[in-house]
Amino acid sequence: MTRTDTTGTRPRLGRKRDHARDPEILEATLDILAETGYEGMTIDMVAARAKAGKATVYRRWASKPELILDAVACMKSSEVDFTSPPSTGTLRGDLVAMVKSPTLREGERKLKVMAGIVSMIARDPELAAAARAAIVEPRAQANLIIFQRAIDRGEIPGDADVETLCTISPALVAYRVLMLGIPVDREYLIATIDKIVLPAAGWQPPRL
Amino acid sequence: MTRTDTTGTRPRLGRKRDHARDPEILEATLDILAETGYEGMTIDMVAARAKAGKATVYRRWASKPELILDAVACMKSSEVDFTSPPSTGTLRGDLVAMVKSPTLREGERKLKVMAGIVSMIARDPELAAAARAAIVEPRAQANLIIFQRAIDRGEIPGDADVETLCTISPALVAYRVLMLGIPVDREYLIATIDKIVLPAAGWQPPRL
DNA sequence: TCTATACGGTACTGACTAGTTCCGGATACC
DNA sequence: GGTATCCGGAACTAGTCAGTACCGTATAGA
Repeated sequence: MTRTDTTGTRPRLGRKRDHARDPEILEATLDILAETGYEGMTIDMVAARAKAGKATVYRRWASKPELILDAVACMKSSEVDFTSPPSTGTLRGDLVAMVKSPTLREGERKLKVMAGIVSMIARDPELAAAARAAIVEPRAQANLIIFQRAIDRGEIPGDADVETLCTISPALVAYRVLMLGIPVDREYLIATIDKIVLPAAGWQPPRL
Repeated sequence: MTRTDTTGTRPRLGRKRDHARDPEILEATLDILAETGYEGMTIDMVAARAKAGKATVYRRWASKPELILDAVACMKSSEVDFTSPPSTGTLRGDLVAMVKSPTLREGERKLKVMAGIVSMIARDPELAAAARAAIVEPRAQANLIIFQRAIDRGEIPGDADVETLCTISPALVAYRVLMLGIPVDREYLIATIDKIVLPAAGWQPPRL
């Protein structure tokens, strides 16, 4: 990524860089980012949170923007895997199965990070791309697969606007958390699925 | 508001303060806020944009946070009036009538201001309240009235989740602009009304 | 063992900014 | 006309922070 590249140079002498510190520093960066936002975050805060020296941070990333870019990009590979969303046999079952506690927690953190960098997104295309790839796209992709399966099963019309359907849930969650300041819980998400997403998709329970 | 209060003191001598400058400074503040965000904004930028001296700004507002709070709060009274939304006789007609160019432009600016202060909202309850009162609530109220009329007319079921229905459009717009970086146009909004909002509301055209 | 580099930590530099003060000129009340 | 306050503008103060340099210590290869 943007991380300072040392590979390819001559085999260096002296103590080896402890790459186990990399993810710790990146995680600390995301924590501080979520708490204080882009401008509010200082490298000293990150170093202190990661119990590292400031020089240790600058040995790996050349500047604050590069550290943040890398931290945001690394959110992409998270503990929750969105590439193979649950398959329960029904659209409603799949959507409800997406509402799990770890997914919720991770989503909330990603949203807070997003809130911290939103104002930069309009001015830094590279950061914008990283944020979308890490935060927005995984969920959208998972929803896309779920809706495509529903179309293949004949649960919803083939001409449904899947693109927009995929964004309803993430958009409502983001709006609720960032604009209204209300945390989302399982109950709200399931109510959203039943009252908004499924009706908008033109869904009928497969068996009466 | 938080503006430095000079009323109630003795009738002061000397040149009067030119209160025509107040809205100009507040507008400049909102412009800079939308362009650079909360932390990126400096009082010098605001003064330069308003063609005012920095002292002129500090004579009216005691600090940067108070200036921003006041500027955000003053967005509430905008040129577009949401208190009496259009009444066309049908739910779809009312919703479509809300999609007007001035409304769109104002909404986009408000969203950019919101993007500039989102990261502060979690840490400054007063600013959060002002932002919600100025940006979120007017639109929500207008939608609420429109949906209530639709219920009264029998266009949509009386037990519809109006609260959530009201937030669909604003949430999708915010998501599209802030997260995806795609500007909204009339076409997208009307497609959203027809494909998402009305189906979710359980709406049927009043006459076949 | 020697050397080069890593580590956590501290101190420093240069740039920037919130907020204050003062200037010369304008304006409104006495 | 005198005086107190306004105006735009510029200079100044104090504090913060990105980025650099250096400390003593730790560790890996020669």
